[in-house]
Amino acid sequence: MNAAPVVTRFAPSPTGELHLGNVRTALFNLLLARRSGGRYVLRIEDTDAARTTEAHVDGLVADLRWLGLDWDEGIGVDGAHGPYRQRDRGMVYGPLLDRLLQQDRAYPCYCTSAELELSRRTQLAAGRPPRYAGTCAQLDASARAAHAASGARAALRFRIPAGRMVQFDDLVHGPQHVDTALIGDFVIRRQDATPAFFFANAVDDSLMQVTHVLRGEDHLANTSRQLLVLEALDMRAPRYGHLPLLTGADGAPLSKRNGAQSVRELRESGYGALAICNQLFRLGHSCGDNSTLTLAGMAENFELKHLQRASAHFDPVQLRHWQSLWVRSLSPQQAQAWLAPFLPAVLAPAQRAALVAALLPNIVAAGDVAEWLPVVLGGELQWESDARVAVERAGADFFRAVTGALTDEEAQLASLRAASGRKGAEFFAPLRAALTGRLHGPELAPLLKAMSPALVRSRLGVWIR
RNA sequence: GCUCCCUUCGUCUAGAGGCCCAGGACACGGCCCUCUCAAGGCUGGAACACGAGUUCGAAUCUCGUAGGGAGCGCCA
Repeated sequence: MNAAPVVTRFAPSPTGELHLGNVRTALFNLLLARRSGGRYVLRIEDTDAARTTEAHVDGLVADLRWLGLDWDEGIGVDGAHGPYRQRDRGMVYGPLLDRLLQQDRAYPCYCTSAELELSRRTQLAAGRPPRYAGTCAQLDASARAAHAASGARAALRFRIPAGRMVQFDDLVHGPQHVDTALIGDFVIRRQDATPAFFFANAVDDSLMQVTHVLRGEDHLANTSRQLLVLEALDMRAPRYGHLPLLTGADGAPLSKRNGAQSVRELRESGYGALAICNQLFRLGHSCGDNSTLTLAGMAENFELKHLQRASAHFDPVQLRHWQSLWVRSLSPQQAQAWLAPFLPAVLAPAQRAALVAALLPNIVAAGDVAEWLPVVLGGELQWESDARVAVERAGADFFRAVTGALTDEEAQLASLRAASGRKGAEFFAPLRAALTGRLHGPELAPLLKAMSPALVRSRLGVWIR
């Protein structure tokens, strides 16, 4: 598009199922790129071998694809900056790590986790920030050799320059500055030789030419570390923007405990991808348009200046609203495809179409069809007491009359009404009650079309005597 | 403990000194429509955390207080 295209990325860690907070981050990065005709990259941060599983990688990719959040470059999509899984990028990290070591911007650390833990606890108890004490910071060559000779494997720590002020302009929060005196030397390569987050994440963004990073606010306080690493390597840093966290209704970070569902769960309970995206688009980002937007529409409306700085509560009720709008926007064909997994497999096409047509106006979540299936298809009715009263009040004569108007063809509401000699609620209420066991529900005419003539006859017939 | 971030209706948000005795959306109530429910239309109640200060004027600027959150990991 222009000389400096926007490149964004989503860099999840495959240690669990994709949840809404992640999806929003992915969505915003995608939209930021799309808005300006830039590129959006998907990188998998799987350096934590213990928690990473291939199932999670597959799930992540499947969820993102289902949501329609397709990437221009990344896992499964060839690009010029791969590989896109960090576990495959060892050859990229090695030389950079060596350089930092040679330039003394990093040093080997032989401290054990027990020692580090003790140090942390001591500092905390003394009311001090728990930072690396610098035990190995000044080891000379012979001391290092001695450690190495004893078989100890070193982690590599980044040496924080003293007395510096790291400054950056956050895309969301504005100018930030951090005194390096407040930062402890941190690990950039673990003892097992795998790269650590602050290093790999920063370096990959730079290498992949990422220009804008939108990520969770939990990274704000640590951004200075990544900036320092890139500076030491003389690499270009992206611009960072920190999105407010998504919380549950209780204000605590979104989790299973406060009702957060994974994308997989949402999908399986019949939520539409676009409904989810529309809801997320308005969480931490404002949009004057209250209609359901496509991803392209969202991209047009996405503005960094419309990003909120305060955390947002995820409200399932609002998701339901977007879901409702989405459902009402479905064509009959789309509605049938959407509902298919929730309907009995053996259903004649015509009956399926009639069923969907009848129920759709009253459905929000796809699972809502479940309660109507026995009603329409001929299962046991769950009688509401009011409905029973309405049926009894109508009397056997009413049902004898309407049953007389039934044919073996599809039941015609108009002829039943004519036969009953009644109109309005006097006619509909007992009919609805006898057919469905309740007084509320989808419009009766399409409902009747969806039910088999035999079922209608038997439901009405029982009330004649 | 230290550092950083945040604070407008119940919720999501508009608002970048006068257009705001604060607008929209969801939710909730009422009315209309209607065989009921849903949808739709109209309508109602509902908020600038608190306290100082700057200013002719503050939701908007400054400081403080309170509350919430995050970070300080060989997790990401």
